[in-house]
Amino acid sequence: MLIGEYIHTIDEKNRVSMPSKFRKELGKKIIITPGLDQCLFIFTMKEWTKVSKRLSDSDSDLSFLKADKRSFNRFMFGRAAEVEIDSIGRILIPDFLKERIKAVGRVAIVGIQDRIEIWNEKTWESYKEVAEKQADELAEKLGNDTK
Amino acid sequence: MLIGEYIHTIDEKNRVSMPSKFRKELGKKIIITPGLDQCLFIFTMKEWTKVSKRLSDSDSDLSFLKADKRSFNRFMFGRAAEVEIDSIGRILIPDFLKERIKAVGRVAIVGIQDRIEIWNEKTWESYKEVAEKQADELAEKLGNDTK
DNA sequence: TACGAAGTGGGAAATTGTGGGAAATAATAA
DNA sequence: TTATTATTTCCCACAATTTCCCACTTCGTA
Repeated sequence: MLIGEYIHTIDEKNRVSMPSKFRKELGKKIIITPGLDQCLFIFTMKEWTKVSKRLSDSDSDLSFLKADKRSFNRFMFGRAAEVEIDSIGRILIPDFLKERIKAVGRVAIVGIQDRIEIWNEKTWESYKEVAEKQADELAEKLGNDTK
Repeated sequence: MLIGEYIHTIDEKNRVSMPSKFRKELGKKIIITPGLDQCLFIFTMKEWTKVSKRLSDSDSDLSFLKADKRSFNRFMFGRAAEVEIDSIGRILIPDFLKERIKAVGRVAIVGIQDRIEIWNEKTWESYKEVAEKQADELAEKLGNDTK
């Protein structure tokens, strides 16, 4: 399971090294997509298959005939990237995704069960501050939601 | 799988290079057709076979009136072109398709699972802005679905 | 202290995207 | 028809980026 928070560097070549604790579970290739709240999601290939299958509702070969499917798929697939993990555990963040979260210098890499999130460090810090305050209510709410 | 977004140039000879990540999957020939929503669709030959079979299938569950179906098929088939990929990965956009999406200068090349879309860069940007508004709900759904 | 693992940086080589010229083909005019 | 011009195809060249590899540094541990 992917858990924990790490602060790493994104260098001038857009490389970020994955925390060593994550590497085994990640495998050789991962999928990176825009996520919620100014971050990026990283999925293992296995997880991605699950998620995309569930969400894209593999209707038929002609899903492009439906307007809502088109816009959904454009968002889902058009803005994702398949990325290899290099020999020493680093990934390359595509430009269009890097810009999206304004990643410069340091980024937060956060394991959340089956996925990883990448944040601009500052954004992550302020997000945490807010979340911290709401943690109790949030936990309460989540507790209720699971039943 | 064809995923991700790339911004390339369409030159004075109407040439556009396919992102190298797509080349293997595309093979040597592709089909390019007018697409829906101000873009062009590119299919692999394999995918095109599937699509065209489904479109021409008289028993298909498409809820088209006959007249609608005829005109849609004219649109899809009548204006499709088989295009070769040259030795360094470029394709030639036929004039009538180029004009259709008003491609000048820079174009967006977007991988969407089994097809590629080509957009005028500006049009793509504004399309994305709109989609962005729905992004949070979408990501929310994504997050929840990953358990 | 020595060692190995992890994170970071950078140089060299290979690849990719782009532009442009020459050859081949098509179109037009004389 | 031939001569001339335009268009398309093919090939090469360049620059920028990406990829690959090696090395340094830091940190924890034996």
